[in-house]
Amino acid sequence: MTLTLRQTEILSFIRSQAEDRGSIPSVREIMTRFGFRSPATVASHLDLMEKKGVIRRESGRSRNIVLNDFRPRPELLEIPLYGMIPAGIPEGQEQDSEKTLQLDPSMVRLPMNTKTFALEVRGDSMIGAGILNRDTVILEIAEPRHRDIVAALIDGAVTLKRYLVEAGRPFLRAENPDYPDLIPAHELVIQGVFRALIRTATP
Amino acid sequence: MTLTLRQTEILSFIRSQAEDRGSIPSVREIMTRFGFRSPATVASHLDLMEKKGVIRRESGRSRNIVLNDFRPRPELLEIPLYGMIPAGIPEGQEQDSEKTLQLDPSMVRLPMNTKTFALEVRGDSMIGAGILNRDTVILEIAEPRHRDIVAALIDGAVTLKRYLVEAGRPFLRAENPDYPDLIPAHELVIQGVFRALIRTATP
DNA sequence: TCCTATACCGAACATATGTACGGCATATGA
DNA sequence: TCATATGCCGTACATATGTTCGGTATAGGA
Repeated sequence: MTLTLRQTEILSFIRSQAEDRGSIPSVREIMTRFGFRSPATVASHLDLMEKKGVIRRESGRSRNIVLNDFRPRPELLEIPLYGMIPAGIPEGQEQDSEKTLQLDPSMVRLPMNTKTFALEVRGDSMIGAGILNRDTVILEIAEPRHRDIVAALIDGAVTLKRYLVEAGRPFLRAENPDYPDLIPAHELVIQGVFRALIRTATP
Repeated sequence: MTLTLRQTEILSFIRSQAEDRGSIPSVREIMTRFGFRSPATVASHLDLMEKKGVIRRESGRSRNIVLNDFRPRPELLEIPLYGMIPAGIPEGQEQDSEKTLQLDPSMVRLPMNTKTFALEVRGDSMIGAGILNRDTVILEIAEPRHRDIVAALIDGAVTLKRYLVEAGRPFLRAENPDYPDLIPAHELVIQGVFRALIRTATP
């Protein structure tokens, strides 16, 4: 039950129209696309494709071809990607940041409704936690808990640190012995809590 | 030029049909969906929505509504995700692996046509390169170059190591001082070359 | 009060569309 | 040689569909 060449061509035409225009072509549109001079030619192909189970047709409608393997557009998380912003992360503004990451929420195990943003890491203060220079980290705007990795605003710059609580007092610690190990935190501004990381090999 | 409540409802109905069924509803389908008893009701709404610029209509076709802000479905890389397979990675088989990662190729900076697969990392032999236990690595089936990180088949198990060439001889090295530092490589089977990494915080 | 916009109805019409029928040509396997 | 499948054409027809032309009703602003 494999498709012939023509049937494959027609199927991919239908699929492309559906996917990047959101509309199913009519029989005659398929006809002119392939240079046929009769709608019956298309109809016979569609008959066979329906027999082979790749499409279905709902009678009584126009443009009634249904792709059996049509996968609904995946819900993509759109995560704004900021560089390294000393001024802090804009909270709820509609400011369209330069880039956005689009990724499958199931991959980073984040629910759709969480408020997230992404930063590109500068520096090596967290190499002990496996976070390297130029990594992209995805942060959720949330309340940090003990031992979470957080993006914190310190002296007007955002840095990644581990958030620790001892004796009821929160403080930050780098994960790199070369760095000033502790950072006192009077005015501790937590921008976000580390949730995921993406690294690409630089060729 | 903001939409009224009804217009917003109609727009989102059209959008949902287009996105997760791949077909634009007809005027009369919109009519019955909202309980109207005349197609003219829908037509007048569509007229206003067209004036406000959210839709367009291509005359001379059925189901001719075009969403002006329709974004074509992003091309997603589908990367098969294997666990830790001692037997090695099946090459070109159509074996549908249990899970697949779906992600934006621009994010991992991979072209669409590259042969890739993903592995979940076990062990800590590469913590020196910032690759931790339970990370997901994306590997390309390609020829390794000096200092690439590769997935190699050693003694029937797949491990990540750095690929080094000295004096024309390739060998592998872990990035963890606790591990046997060098691994001789007579029969060196390289499964893939490290291209990207995804980590999710485990709560 | 008048004017305008929104929201709906009913009927009618031209055309876009799916489908059926009959026919022709070519390739392939029995 | 016959049967079968694929690929295509022309015509015709019922109906699905977009659109237009009158209407009615309600709410808000000038």
